[in-house]
Amino acid sequence: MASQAPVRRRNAEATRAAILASARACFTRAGYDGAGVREIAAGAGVSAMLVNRYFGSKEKLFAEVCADTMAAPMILADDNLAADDMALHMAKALVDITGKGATPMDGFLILLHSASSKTAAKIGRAEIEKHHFKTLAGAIDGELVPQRAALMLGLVAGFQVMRQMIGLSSLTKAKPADLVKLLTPLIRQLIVVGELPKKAAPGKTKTKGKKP
Amino acid sequence: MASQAPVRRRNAEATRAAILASARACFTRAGYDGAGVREIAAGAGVSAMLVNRYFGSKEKLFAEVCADTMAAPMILADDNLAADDMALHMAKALVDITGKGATPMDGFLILLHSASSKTAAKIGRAEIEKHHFKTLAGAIDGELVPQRAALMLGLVAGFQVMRQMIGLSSLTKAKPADLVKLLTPLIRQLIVVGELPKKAAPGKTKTKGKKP
DNA sequence: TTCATATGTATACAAGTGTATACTTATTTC
DNA sequence: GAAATAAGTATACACTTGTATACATATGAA
Repeated sequence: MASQAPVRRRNAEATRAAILASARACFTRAGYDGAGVREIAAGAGVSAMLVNRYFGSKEKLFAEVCADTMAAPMILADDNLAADDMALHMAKALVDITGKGATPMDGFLILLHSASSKTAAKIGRAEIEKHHFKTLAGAIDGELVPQRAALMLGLVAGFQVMRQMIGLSSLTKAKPADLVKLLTPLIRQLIVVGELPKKAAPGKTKTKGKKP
Repeated sequence: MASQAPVRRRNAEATRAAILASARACFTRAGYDGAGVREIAAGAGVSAMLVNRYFGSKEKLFAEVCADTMAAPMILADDNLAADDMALHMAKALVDITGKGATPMDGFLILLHSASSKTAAKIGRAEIEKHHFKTLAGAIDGELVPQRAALMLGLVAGFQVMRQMIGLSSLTKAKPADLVKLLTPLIRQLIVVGELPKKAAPGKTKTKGKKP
């Protein structure tokens, strides 16, 4: 049955996809500079030159991986939801995704790992401003929307950097619930912005208070 | 006068400092992997091998640069200050330092640019947990102090990533005052933590509200 | 002066990088 | 079946990387 489509050992579409997948994994782990073309090729079970035959160059390959990853459904985009629920939802998703067992396949990590390379940063910026940014900015309203959206991206990025890249133990070993508890009001703050605490009642919010 | 200390063309201390300075600049700009030993040496006006003679290896050089930079007076450490003032102070400093004309000499940037390298990340984590982290954690109190300190570092890191590395236009072109306005309550939130908004009055904090 | 030591350089090497050129082999079309 | 083309590989090149070895020169003490 179905002898018409045997095994087909040479399949352009499949190998292209395999290269893309391998590239994504490699870039996520090591960044643009850190991942070698040969390594990517090996991961896809092909020769190194095939990568360039399919994608032209390493740079173009990275651009495509970037575009693909960024286009994926963003964790954060969840419009028409109460601000508190939205914040909680986002915090949970973020903590979950950056967790230990979780697939480190988040597109953001690629960007962060590659941000030190000039070419990669340029590509990343273009993609981020095209995809994530718009969906995120569309989910909030009020004043300074672009800045708030950018800050939210920064918040996510910084959390990922410290938890997944640097690996600060306070974040890797923390109880997820605690992280969610701390992250939620931060995200909420960026969503609602509304009434910025003008000054807060004085004498009520001091720190240690060991002024000499 | 002072003919006792002529020009002294061979000065170990001076060249050591020059190498360190050049290394710091190079690492800040290109990260651990991106900066080459020859480039660092050229920046200090010496031969490449001298770098290794002074510091043993590139890795050890990076460790020393890291330690030096992290030990510098942290922007954030400013104890016994009202929480609001402290938050405002930190926000201003952060926006200022990551601004355009500002010297991009912040130690944090080195870490961020190098975080994709495994060895560099390890060194960076050690340093960050030794210096910054303690001063920062010492400035706040309450529950979950380590986690809150780490989140604060993440907030700073994320902001730097988006503004200086990726270069999101919403952040590079924004009015500094606006950024300060948005950052301050975020930082404050991590300082005081106090009364986490349990749920906030429902129906009052909705976003667009275009539920079908 | 003379020699030991501190300071610095030149050369070279083995490994790794991205990619261009030339070649092989499978699949399809006539 | 034979020719054309799609799919994939092998080799090589020019370059960069970190660093080991061997050499050169300045400084300071005897």
